[in-house]
Amino acid sequence: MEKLILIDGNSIIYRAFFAMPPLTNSSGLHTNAVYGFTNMLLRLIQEQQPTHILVAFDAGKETFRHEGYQDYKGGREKTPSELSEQFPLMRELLESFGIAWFELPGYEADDIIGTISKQGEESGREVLVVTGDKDMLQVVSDKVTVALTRKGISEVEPFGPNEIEEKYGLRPLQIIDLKGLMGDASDNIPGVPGIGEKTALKLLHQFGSVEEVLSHTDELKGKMKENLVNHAEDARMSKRLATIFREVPVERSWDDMTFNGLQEETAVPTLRKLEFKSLLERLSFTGTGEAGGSAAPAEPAPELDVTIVDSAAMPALTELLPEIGSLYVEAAGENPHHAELMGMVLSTPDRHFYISPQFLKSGEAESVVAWLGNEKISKRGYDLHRIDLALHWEGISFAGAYFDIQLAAYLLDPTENDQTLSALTAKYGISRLVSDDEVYGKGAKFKVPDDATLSSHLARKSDSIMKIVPLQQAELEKNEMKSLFYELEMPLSRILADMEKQGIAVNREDLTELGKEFESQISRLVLQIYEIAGVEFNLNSPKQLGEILFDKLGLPVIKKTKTGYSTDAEVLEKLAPYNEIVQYILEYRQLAKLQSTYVEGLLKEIRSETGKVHTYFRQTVAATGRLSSQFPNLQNIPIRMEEGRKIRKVFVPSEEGWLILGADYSQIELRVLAHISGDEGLMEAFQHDMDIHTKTAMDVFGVSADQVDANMRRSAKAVNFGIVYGISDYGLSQNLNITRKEAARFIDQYFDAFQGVRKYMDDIVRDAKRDGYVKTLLERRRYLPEINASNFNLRSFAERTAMNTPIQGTAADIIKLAMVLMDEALHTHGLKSRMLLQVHDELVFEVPPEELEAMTKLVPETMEKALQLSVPLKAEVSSGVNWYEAK
DNA sequence: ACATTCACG
DNA sequence: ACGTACGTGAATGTG
Repeated sequence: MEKLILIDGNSIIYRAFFAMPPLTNSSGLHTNAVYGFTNMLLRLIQEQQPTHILVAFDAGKETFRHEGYQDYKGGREKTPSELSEQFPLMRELLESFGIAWFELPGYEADDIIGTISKQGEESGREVLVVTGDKDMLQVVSDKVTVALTRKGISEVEPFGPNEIEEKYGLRPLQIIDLKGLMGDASDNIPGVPGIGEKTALKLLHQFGSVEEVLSHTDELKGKMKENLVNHAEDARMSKRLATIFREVPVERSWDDMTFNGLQEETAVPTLRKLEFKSLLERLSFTGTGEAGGSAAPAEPAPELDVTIVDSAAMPALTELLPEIGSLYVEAAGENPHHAELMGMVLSTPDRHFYISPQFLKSGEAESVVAWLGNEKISKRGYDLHRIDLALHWEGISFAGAYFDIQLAAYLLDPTENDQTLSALTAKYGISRLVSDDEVYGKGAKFKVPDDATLSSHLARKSDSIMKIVPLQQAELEKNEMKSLFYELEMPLSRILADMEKQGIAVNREDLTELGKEFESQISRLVLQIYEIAGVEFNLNSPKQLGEILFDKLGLPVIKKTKTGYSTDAEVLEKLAPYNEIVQYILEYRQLAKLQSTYVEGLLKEIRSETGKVHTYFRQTVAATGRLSSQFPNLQNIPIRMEEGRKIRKVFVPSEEGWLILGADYSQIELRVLAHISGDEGLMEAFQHDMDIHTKTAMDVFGVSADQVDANMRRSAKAVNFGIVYGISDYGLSQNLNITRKEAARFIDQYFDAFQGVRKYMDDIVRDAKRDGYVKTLLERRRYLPEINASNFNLRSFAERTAMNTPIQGTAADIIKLAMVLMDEALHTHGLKSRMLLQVHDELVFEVPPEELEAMTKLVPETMEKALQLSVPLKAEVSSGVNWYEAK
């Protein structure tokens, strides 16, 4: 028996919105109405087992009803933006569920439903209409049932002809007459004054219809009679307005509405994106494609064929090595340079081979070791960069990285912070993994499970990788990111691993010596501070420091934090004139930072075997496409202040007589901006290699080059920074310590001078609002779900991000390209020089003296030709015996 | 686990 | 009126 469910989308989503508490996902997107709707939808599907479903929506503001009555639905509150932003989500979710939806300009959802329910009825099918609107009761018949929401939307009450008779004593069509008499405030249908539900029902029981009532007014008396006579036309019009139009030209065939059960592959990622975790759990897809609403646990995924490799199994594995489709290597620990190898699985589509670390290193697995190190063999895996490093320190080389699903996931959505394999299996609707915590235990309880448990867990992971690869390939293709992935990011991951393995030498003695100097200055400052304060306290505690400064010494409070007084450098600078203690605290802070982070922190990271620090460049964290650096972070070594800059002296070449060479892009972000905005003035400035801040000052202040003083240049520089960051008057005013008005004037003048930039900023924000994401020149994407938020802060933040990301991200693209080219150039020229570090717009090398001349030419040349822009790229190079001298 | 502060581009 | 400049990681204190 076929059964159709027709849902009034607008009615339900409105009710859901007001019935549910506010609910947002982690990125601030409102989801409460969609959640309520989905909840109800799943319940309906489960209880009703429909064969067909259609959700109807209102389209546009004007309907045919307005032609006769302009005030129809007048006086309604505007739909809150927290709700309107959920309509696109709702449609996306329906599509991912495999549920049809329909809207038609000029008609309301009511009319669409009226039409389709009539068609269903005429062809002898059973129809259930779900809505919150009582008007709909007029379509009830033997075949058509209307379910009205009750108490919000958590329950529905079905109405057939009998239920309507019971509740109102009316036939379904008389519901229209009821509305004609009593009206409907929410739709601005007037009805007849003084007649409410009770009176209307009494009249209809007596006369049967609006027309009959009106022609028997002589049998009535008093105020009611007067109103009916005076408002007869209102009654007739109200009846017309309340009549559902059942002849809408719906171009939807019965088959279009077929519902074949939830489409797991598409539904799961959408639910995931909306962060409907409870619904995902409730569904716990069993692979049957049905919404099994019960809390039944997911069926265990089918057992995999796992072989625990020993000497006896080696021949079989060696035989199958050419058919390996994926590998997974488990290495415990945050720092991949110190990760403990736990096990490895190599998989073909139907067999999985678990290799223990002991066996891998035993010498019996030499074919596997050779396979791992063979760069001609393509490997598909998860976080291959990390695997490369972990294996490296076990003396095993890894090459041939072809497809890293973590890296692909990063390109597909760089802001997703859950990049675990579990999250990816969930996103792609692949059978769920047992959680690592369950297998290994958490924190202190961490232990290695038995071989059987471990091997099947890792096999499941490797198997998931094999299934995810083709799905991501399709997505990369769709997003035009294949070249970004295969030609830039994948090659770069190998280059980064090489740089990290190489490491950079640190002179431990000099660093220790520097630490002693800092130490003596620190202890001197601490004594002075305690003396002035009159007590000893923990200087490192902002809370205690705040009590001393503001409570004890009574200094003025400049700024507060969530938890109390702010004592950051900006505040302290302002307090300095009040009390000399403040200056000492500033100096203490500076030195303490250098000591703890850069002296002690760096010393801890020196590997005793190599005398080097081996950072780990993370390629999948920064939302803009930049790299980040960890263990230690070598991208934030001090340079701005001389005391800190000295730290750079301890970074030295690893071989006698070699040199450190650094090359950095000059104004890369503003050059990128000149290119993507096409601003004439900016482009010309770079074509003539002008001092960009001076040029900006000239244009903003309308003066000639020799009239630009230091202060004007400083302001112009701040404006340029602001432009790159996605300017706001407030931000600029903070930076320049001027009023918001003055800052706004600067910005205005800037945009008048650089109108191409103004247009870029307007366009990029508009595009972001339309597309939901922004792109870099190399098609790197960043989604901005908050770009249409009604919350000013969230929206503004997203708008600034829309302006900044293409700039910062394209600059990141460019230096990554340069790294790939540089790596290639070093090989083809047979140079011994080594690339060691990347610091966003700078590359650091160590070079043997005989290559210094060649490298001084090659490096900037390579960086400058990395990408052809409409303005030249410029890289500046310098070298010295340590990083400090390479300035 | 979270907040504050500060180092870099 | 709204109240933040964009992107990171490390050290430290506190709940």
